Amino acid sequence: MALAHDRLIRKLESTSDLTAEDALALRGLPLKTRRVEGEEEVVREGDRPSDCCLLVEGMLVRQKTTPSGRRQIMSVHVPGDLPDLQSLHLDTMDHAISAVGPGTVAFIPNAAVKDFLQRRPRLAEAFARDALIDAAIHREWLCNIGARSAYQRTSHLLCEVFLKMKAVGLATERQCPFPLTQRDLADCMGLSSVHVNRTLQQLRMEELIQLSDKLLTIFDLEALQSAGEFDPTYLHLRRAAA
Amino acid sequence: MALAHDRLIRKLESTSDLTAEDALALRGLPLKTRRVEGEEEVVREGDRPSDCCLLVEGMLVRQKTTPSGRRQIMSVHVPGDLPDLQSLHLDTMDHAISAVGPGTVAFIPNAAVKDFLQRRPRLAEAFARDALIDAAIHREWLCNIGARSAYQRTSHLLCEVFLKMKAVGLATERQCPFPLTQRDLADCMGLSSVHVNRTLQQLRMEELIQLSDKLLTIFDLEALQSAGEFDPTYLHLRRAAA
DNA sequence: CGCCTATTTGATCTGATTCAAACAATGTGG
DNA sequence: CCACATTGTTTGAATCAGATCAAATAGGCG
Repeated sequence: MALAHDRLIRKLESTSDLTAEDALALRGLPLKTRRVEGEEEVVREGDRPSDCCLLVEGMLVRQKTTPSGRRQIMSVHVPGDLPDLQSLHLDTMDHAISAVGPGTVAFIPNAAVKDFLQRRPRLAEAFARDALIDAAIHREWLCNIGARSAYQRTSHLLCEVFLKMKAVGLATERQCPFPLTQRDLADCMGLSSVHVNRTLQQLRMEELIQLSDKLLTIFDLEALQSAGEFDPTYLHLRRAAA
Repeated sequence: MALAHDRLIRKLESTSDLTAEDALALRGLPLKTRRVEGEEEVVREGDRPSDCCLLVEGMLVRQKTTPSGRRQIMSVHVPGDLPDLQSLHLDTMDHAISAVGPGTVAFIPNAAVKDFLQRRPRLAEAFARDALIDAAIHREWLCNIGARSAYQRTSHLLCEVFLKMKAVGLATERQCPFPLTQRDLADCMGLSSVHVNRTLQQLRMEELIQLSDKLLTIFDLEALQSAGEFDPTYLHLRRAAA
């Protein structure tokens, strides 16, 4: 599966400095791809996965459902991401990974990854960076949910997803695929979907964005960033993305 | 500084399986301790730290301040924690680390840690686990802020801090030091301090807790846990703590 | 067409914020 | 030892951002 390896390499290049040799080595990773649909749970809370999952096409989210039945989405993933790198070191999943719309995921046996990283310290470094960036994104989300208004949160989230897509080459200058529903957005931001709807209307009215048919268009990225207090530092992208 | 090494060992033992030899090796880590006071910023946002910081006594929080001036606390740290392990792999700090009340921190040169971990794969594993647990805690906080009521959030946070303190041997059966002010708690949970005050009053009235003079007493941990939908799995503690 | 899911709109309600002031505890300097 | 600044907690009242409930509309699709 050339595509899966391409995505992974492109992703790692967006956050780390890979040599041609590194890239070549990555292509040696054994993996099995699988089609996913709709809201499918790719990894379940409580699982003890033996494989590590790589997103190839579509989007994934990591989420938990509280005992009282509320869903919280903790991160949104784009192709090339390894959303459960943690399973390399922590045995039990403390959250689920679900598809958002149709897509493709690839699975790499944990043992293969561990073995691989042991022999390639440069790539081990890249993977470690990736795990830490993951935590940095979580922290920014904490800020977003805990310290910003609905309007700011929404703008911020849209900027993040757009820039992540752009960093892996899946966005044009102004648009990117956007399979998340308003309900999904609400669960990302700790808001109700009704309120998300109204907030999006405002952003549309102000001609900052357009969001329809699973396609996001950002008319004025700079304005959207300042509306959401968005500063891309926390993404730790190698080249300035904004 | 025997104490600093003791704390670190105790902390790592709470989440990983160390051998006597590992512990001995850890005592070889070179470090400089320093007294900290009040709200002192130990590491600043934007810094490029050359040392990695270990909390010895007191508490630390990681926090950001948004452009509009709101503070968000992203984690609370207890003695033995390494709150900026990320600086080993990411050069720029995307958040600050501040003291909460008086305490002691120790600094270990990044280079020394890196070198050390290279020669001790078992401990490298323990450190990696620690970094991933950090992210797991961030995710639980996202749930807490995004999907729970003020009453639940507060109960949950109190449970977490208490169990973390207990895991490193700094709590008795029912009590632990608790230097956070109501304002700090508010900034942890995305609430106003006025509302935190009222919520604490409720928890006191229900005789679940007592909180005064920087000392937290939990009268009924089980009840507090269920009030906060608290499930300690995400802390990934080696032995059941609850 | 009828079914299902997503978006939109309106009306109402409430948890939490904000503002303001009082109160308590602690420390500081004269 | 007292006046007084300082910081944290507590209380009350007014207000608001966002939730909830309910229903309408719109789009895919078998």
